[in-house]
Parts: sequence; structure tokens; C-alpha cells
Amino acid sequence: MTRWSVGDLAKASGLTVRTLHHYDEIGLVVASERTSSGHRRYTPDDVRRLYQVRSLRQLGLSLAEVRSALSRSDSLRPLFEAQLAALTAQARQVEALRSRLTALLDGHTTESLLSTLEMMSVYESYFTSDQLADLRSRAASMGPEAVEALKASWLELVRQLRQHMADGTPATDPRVADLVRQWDELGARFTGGDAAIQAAAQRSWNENKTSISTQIGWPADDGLVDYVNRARAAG
Amino acid sequence: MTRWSVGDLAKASGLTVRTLHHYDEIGLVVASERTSSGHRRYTPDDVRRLYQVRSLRQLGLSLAEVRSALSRSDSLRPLFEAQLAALTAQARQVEALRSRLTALLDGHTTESLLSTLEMMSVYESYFTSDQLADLRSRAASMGPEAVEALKASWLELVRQLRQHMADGTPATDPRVADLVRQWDELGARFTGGDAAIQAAAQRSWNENKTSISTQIGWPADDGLVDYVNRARAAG
DNA sequence: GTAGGACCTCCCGTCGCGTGAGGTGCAAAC
DNA sequence: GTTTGCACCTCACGCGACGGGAGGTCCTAC
Repeated sequence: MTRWSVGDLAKASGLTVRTLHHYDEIGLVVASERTSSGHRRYTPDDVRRLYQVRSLRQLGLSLAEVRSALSRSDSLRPLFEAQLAALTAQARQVEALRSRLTALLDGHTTESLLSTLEMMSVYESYFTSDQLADLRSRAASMGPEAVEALKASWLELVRQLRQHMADGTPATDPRVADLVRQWDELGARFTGGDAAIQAAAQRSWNENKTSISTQIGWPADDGLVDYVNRARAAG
Repeated sequence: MTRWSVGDLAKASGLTVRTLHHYDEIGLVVASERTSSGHRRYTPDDVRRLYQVRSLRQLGLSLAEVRSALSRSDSLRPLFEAQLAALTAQARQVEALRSRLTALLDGHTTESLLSTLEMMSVYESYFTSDQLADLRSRAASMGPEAVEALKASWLELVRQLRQHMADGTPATDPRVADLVRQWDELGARFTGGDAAIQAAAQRSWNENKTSISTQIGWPADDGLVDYVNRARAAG
């Protein structure tokens, strides 16, 4: 028995018969022989190649990458380094998502989850791509947790300000002035003191009245903009 | 202008027109109105929904998950927790791959990379699924780096033993005995002292002569099994 | 003689869109 | 008046790596 059938090879390798068919179809691991009735017969060389493919796949390479790796085996090291870089990038992305989620789950009640998300989402599309790139690089240097913490603080400030408005606290109230001061500090930390970005943020904020958030009936048109501006003028 | 065209909405949201079409097609975010010529007109409510979808997508949820999240918004928290768990699992997988790759890149010359991988791959399919689960849980408790280090040591021992064989060192040589002793220690650490797994490993090793590794013309049938067994008998 | 298994070859479905191809509607520039 | 150009429309195929099923063949065992 020096030849293998698909089923036996599937069992031995832990892959499925369908996968072996697929590899055969695309010419990645072809059964070199066939029986008279058309059944695949894998030679020792085929099996060897299959295990090479399997091992490379276990490192997360695509079938195309596996194919090229096996065609010119000298290029394994650069390929692996590229794969390592890709995995590192992926790890960072996953970590960013994880910290977003944990920050959300820790800091918010169930009913506020969706609206919080919606707010973040809307405000995140307010900047030009250059400014976004800039913000992102700054965010990267701060680390995802710090960014999430910052966002959470900001949302909390908005909540408190809105609360004061609802309670009828005058814009000249020192408590309001204090919140606005915190707000501006937060903004400075967020923008890293970059004047252009601050201006963009300010512009996005002022344009609120005629932009998305207004159109979709957000509380943004409830006068918070004016309220904050009045407080700033008074301070 | 309280209605939005696809193009404008795409620009504002950072999504593509095609994506908006897709969401419309599958009924996730439908343009509630159409002009007489059939152009989509998004109402404020549609836009709101789009931003909710976008925010949920940014957390890594699938379109199906987003849809169900928006249909019964009470279930957000469990959904997020599930997503967090999935992301955590994914993070672990990515980390495992990364440590495999770094271990490989650190410890091996270019030409040995592929054959090393191939060996690992073949030996990894030698155990029953129960035993594999067992090994995996032990591996999890050891941490991926330790596992890779262990594998690397094992492969290094195999290399040295084969070298001795090639050099004609007798199996009774104390240096060989020492290597075999290290080998057995490594095995004990790998199997965690579990007798059944040790037996399986032993069996897989002894069956080498008639199994895959022989069939594919591996050096395993070069007498290393016998050599090691003779050394053990002598020690 | 027939029941069961293992094998074969199509071929459609997945997920989230990208990327055309081919046509319509509408405004400004010639 | 027409041409150009733009934004929009509806199909419909393509990707990656297979899963899964339909419908048929082949071989063995009872």
C-alpha cells in the first residue's frame, strides 16, 4: 500500500476529502495517479507535498502564498517575515476592538450603548482624511485604552452639560464653566494642541446645526452648541 | 435638503456607494423614498439607522449580527459580550501563530524551515483527538512560547542524534546516552507525565516504520528509531 | 441480487462587498 | 440644439477556501 486513497489521506492528515478535492482542482496538491475507475491515488511525493502545504497553512498563509512558497523555496524567510508583520497588525486591530468593547461594557448602561455608539460613529466622520490619519497616529501613540477613556470622558461631559441645560442651569453658572473648561482641556489633549485640527473640530461642532446630526434629529440641535458657546463667552 | 442622495451619504459616512446599495439590497438600511427617476432618497431616520449600523460594524459584528442587534435592541449587552469573547479567542489564535513564526524565524536557517515545518505537521497528526485536546490544554497552560521552545529543543535533539548516527558514533556512546536522556525528559514534560499519552507518543514513534513518514520517504526510516532504542537499552 | 460504502463529477452557497457593463436623467458648455 | 459629463440606476460576475448536496459509478459483502 504505497499509494493513498483520498479518504485514508484525509483521515491521516485531519483534512476533509473536500479539501483534498479542492487542492487537486486548483493544482496545489494533485494526485499523481488515478485508478482505472478514476479514483485518486496519492503517491508518497504527493503526501509529502500535502504535509508541506498543511504546515504552511497552519501558519496562516493563503493558498496562493503556500503555492508560491513551494515553487521557490528560497523565499520562505521573507514570506514568513511578511506574514509575521501582517499578524502583528492584525493583533493590534483585534486589541483595539477589544478595548473599545470593554470600555463600552464597563462604562455604560444597556440602554445608552447604542446611542453612545451612534454618537461616536457620527463624530468620527467629521474630519478630513489627513486629519483622521493624524488623529489616528496620535491615538496609536496613546494606546487604545487611553483613547477609549478619553472618549468616555467626553461623552460623560456632554451628558452632564445636557443635564444642566435640561435643569435650566444658566450658561453663566460656574459649574457649567468648569465643565466647559474640562471640555476644552480634553479637546486639547485629543487634538494634541494642533491648531488646524482644533479648528476642524470646532468647525464640525459649529456646522452641527446644518449637518448630519441635525438632519437625523439628534439632540445636537437642542441648543447645546449655543449653550457651550455662551458659557465660553461668559468665562 | 432633508433627504440624502447615495453619493452624498456615502461621502458623509465614509462608506462606498456600493456598500449603501448592498445594505439596501439586503434590507439592512433601506432608502425609504425614491425620486420619480428611481434615485434613492434617504430620510433622516434612514441616516440614523445607517450610523447605527456603521458603529456596530466598527465593533467587528457581522451584518447578520447587526441586523438582529437593531431588531431587538435589548440584547446588545450579551451580544457585545459574545463578541468580546470571540475577539479574545481570536487574539489568542493570532498570538499563537505569532509565537510559532517568531520561534521558527529565530531558531532556524532558511533551508531547514520547510522540513522543520513538515516534521511538526506530520507528528501533530499522530494522536487521537482526545489526546490532542489534552495536549492542547496543557499547551495552553504552558503558554505558546514555552511550547515552541519545547518543539525547537526536540527538533534540535533529533538533529544531533541523526548527526551522531551519520558520524558512526556507537549507540552506547555516553554522549548519545545523554541526548536520549534529554529526549526522554523532554517527552515527560511534553506529555505532562501522562502514561497514556506517553504510550501513544511511543506507539506513534514505533509505528513510524509503516506509517506516513516512511511512506513519504522521510529520514525516519533511516534507523533512528532503532538507534535510540539501542541507546536506551544500553543506558 | 441487493445493500452499503467509498469514490467520482458537477454545481450552488457562503460573506461583504469590488468592479465592471450597459443604460437613464439632468445640468451646463459649446 | 447638441454634446459632454456626472450621478444615478440595475444586473451580474468575482473573490477565498472550501461545505454540502445531487446524482452516478464501482466494488465488496452478505
